[in-house]
Order: sequence, then structure tokens, then C-alpha cells
Amino acid sequence: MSPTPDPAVPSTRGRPRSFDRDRALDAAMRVFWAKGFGGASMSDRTSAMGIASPSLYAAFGSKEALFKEAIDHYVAIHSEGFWGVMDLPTARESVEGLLRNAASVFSAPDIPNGCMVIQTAAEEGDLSPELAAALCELRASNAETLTRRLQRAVEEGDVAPGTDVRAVADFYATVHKGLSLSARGGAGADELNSVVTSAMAAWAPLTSGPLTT
Amino acid sequence: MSPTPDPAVPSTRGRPRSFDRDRALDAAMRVFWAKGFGGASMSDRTSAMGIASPSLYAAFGSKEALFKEAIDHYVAIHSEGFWGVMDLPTARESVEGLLRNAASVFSAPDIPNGCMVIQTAAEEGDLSPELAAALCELRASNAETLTRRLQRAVEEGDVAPGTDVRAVADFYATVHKGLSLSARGGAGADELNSVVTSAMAAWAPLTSGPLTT
DNA sequence: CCAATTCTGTAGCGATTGGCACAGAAAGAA
DNA sequence: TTCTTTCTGTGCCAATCGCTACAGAATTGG
Repeated sequence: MSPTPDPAVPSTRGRPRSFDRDRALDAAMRVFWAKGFGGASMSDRTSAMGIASPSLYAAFGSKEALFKEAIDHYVAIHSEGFWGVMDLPTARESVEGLLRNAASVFSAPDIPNGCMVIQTAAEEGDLSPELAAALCELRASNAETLTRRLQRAVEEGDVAPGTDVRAVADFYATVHKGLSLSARGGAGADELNSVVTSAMAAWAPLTSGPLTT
Repeated sequence: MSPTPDPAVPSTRGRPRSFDRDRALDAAMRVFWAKGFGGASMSDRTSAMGIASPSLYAAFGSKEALFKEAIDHYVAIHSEGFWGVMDLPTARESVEGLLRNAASVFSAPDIPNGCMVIQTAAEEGDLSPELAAALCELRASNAETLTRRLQRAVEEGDVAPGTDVRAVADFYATVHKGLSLSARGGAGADELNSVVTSAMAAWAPLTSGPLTT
């Protein structure tokens, strides 16, 4: 009947933890972000977090649990910056803001290039099925959020009725993924922003009603 | 002074090889394609190729050498299908053909989803620097090929002068990467083709001269 | 103080990794 | 045939993987 103690909430008794759990989680996030799940080895993590493996396992449980927490931490840190633009007046500003932000963050120095959630798509083989499904859902939610924003724009008269909002959302979500991959390949902010500008050239034809190709 | 024998060219003397080297290479390519470099383990390869590890190393040298050959094999198999469209009459047909082909191939059943070359960008950590550089160059050559095709189109009057052909090429190369990632995430041919249609909506504004955003 | 509790570091677990030594089998050369 | 050459398969190597047993250090409760 003894409840399994939550490693995230140490009790007040006994020897206190000698490291900052949030700081260690942030370090682990960077390692996973830079090297992926399979590529981030034990020694990579312990050396980056500055603790020995038993402390790591006592505090986080397992490699997968740590990765899951690292993803949540990544989302918590970046979601405001990524999705705050959804409140801009027009859908066009929201979409362009999302992509400009991505172009900037994905190529920022001192942090790994690209998006942590997007990059993990390539190595689903190493992950457990449920975690892979969670990541897939997380990625799908990007297009979902875009779709909702575009639907709102249609209702507000911001975007022409008859627009295939799902198709437009899928398109810009795909560009978003491509930006992450290009950034990982070494593209700088200028090149990524040029791509964003080109992508926004499709805005007018895409949101003026049904496509007439 | 004895020249190092090329493992790809067995001599006529001695016991003959008991397996088809090309067939084994094709199997290895599929494994690397599906699971990536780091994710494809020894046993994955030997079981897929149907041979024991010493035979594998005798025929291919090392894991990295095998991977390199697998990449070359992938390129050799697909480059005709991918780049044959560059000879179509107009640049628009070439670009759309490239993307439609990608939408079809990336989501084809019975082969791993996505592009082998693009997907390996996510896990550069495991690869040796020279191999990572070779892959990066291979990916960059995609945008390069597109740029050349667009430049030709400008000279032929197919595309308006003053068009930033490099920017247009980077854009469609980014969409190409996004298609690979979306396919890996489970998107079907229909969804990918919808994205291609949206991307082609940018063609007219992008190729009518300098952008006036 | 002492007992109870919890964390830390060493040291090592079994499993798996990429890769190889070695003996034997299968071919041509003599 | 016998010799030489080359490949095949068993079995193993050191290294590393994710993970943990255990003893000692550090803290609170009594």
C-alpha cells in the first residue's frame, strides 16, 4: 500500500539532493536536443548534468522517463514563444510570425539547431511505441493549431471562405519542418528567412478561396 | 608494395563468395534507410543481409564503409527518377515533377518512408566528420541542381529575369525536406500531394521577377 | 546523543555494440 | 593429388550500453 514516491518531489527527510533538478533537466534536454534519443549516451548525460548515474536514476527514473521530461521541458520553454503569435490580428501575421520565429530560433547560436520535437522524428526506431506515438501527436498538434487559427480567420473574414484551411496548415507545417531540417544542416537565419519570404508568397493565392491551378 | 585488395572486386581465385554482394548491399541500404546509421545494429544488418559478420566485414570493410556504399547505392537507384524531371520543358514542370515524385516515393509502401539522405541529417552526431560533410554536400547539391535549372529557365525566358533563383531553389528544397519528414511521420501520398499543390501556388509570384512583399 | 531516512559515489551487473582470430570448407593452380 | 588462395561460420574480444547493489555521507526526528 506504500505509494511509489515521486522522484520529482523529494521528501524533507534524509540527505538533501546536492544538485538543482531543474538545472540538470535543462542540461539533459540540451543533450537530447543536440544528439537525439539514441545518440545521447549515459556518459553524455551524466557529464553534462554534472552528476553520477545513480543520482540521475533516483531523480528521473530511466532514460526514457528523462527524455519524456526533457521534451515536456522543451515544450514548456518554447511554446509561449512559438505559439504566442497565434494571437496576432490576422492569420497571415500569425503564420509569418511562427515561421520567422522558427527561422530565428532554429539557427540561434549557443543552442542546438532545429526543433527538438521535429528532429526526433527521424529516429523513431529507438523509442518505445507509446513515446513515439506521443511525439507524433505532439508534431501533429502543430498543424492542428495552425488549422484552428486559419479556421478562426475564415470566420472573421480574414481569409476567404472556401479556403482549404487544412491544406494551407499542412503546407506551412511542412515548411516549418523543412526549416528545422535546413537549420540542422547548417543554414543561417538569413537563408531561413529567405525561405519564409518565399513561402509567404503563396499566402495570397492560397487564401483567396479554392485553388484554381 | 602489395596493393590493398578492393573488397568490392573479389579475385577469381580461392573459395567463391556464397552471397550476392549487390543484393546484400541493397538489404543493408534498406536497414540504414529505415533505422538510420546509429540505429542499425550489427545483428540488424547481418540478419537482413543473411550473412555472418566476418563475411560482411570482408566484403564491405566497416560499418561506415558499408553505410557509405549504401548511400551511393541509394543515390544511384533514385537519382534518375528524382532528377530526370530536370529535362522537362519548363522549370515549373521540373520543380513540380520533383515534388510530385517525392510525394509518391516518400510515402510508397514496402520501402522506408522519406528520403534516406535527408533523414540522416537528424543524427549527424553518430557519423564521422568526413562522412557527415559528404552527406551535407549531397543534400546541398539538391538546391544546387534546382538553382541551375532555374537559371537555365531565366536564360530561356521561361522564368522572369530578376527572379532570385537561389531563393526559389532554397524554398522548394526546404519543402522537399519537409515532405520527407512528413512522410516519415506517417503522412500519405494524398496529404503530401496537397502540400505540393500549395507549394506550387507560390510559383507565379516567385517567378514573376523580384518579390514585392 | 542515536536512529531513521535519503542521497552520493564507487564499482560492477548483464546485455549489446563494432569488429576480429582462427579453423575449416571450397574453389583454382600445379 | 597437393598447394595456395579466399571465403564461411563459430566463438570471442574490449568497449560501451542502460542500469543498480552497496557502503558511506548528510540530513531530520526523537
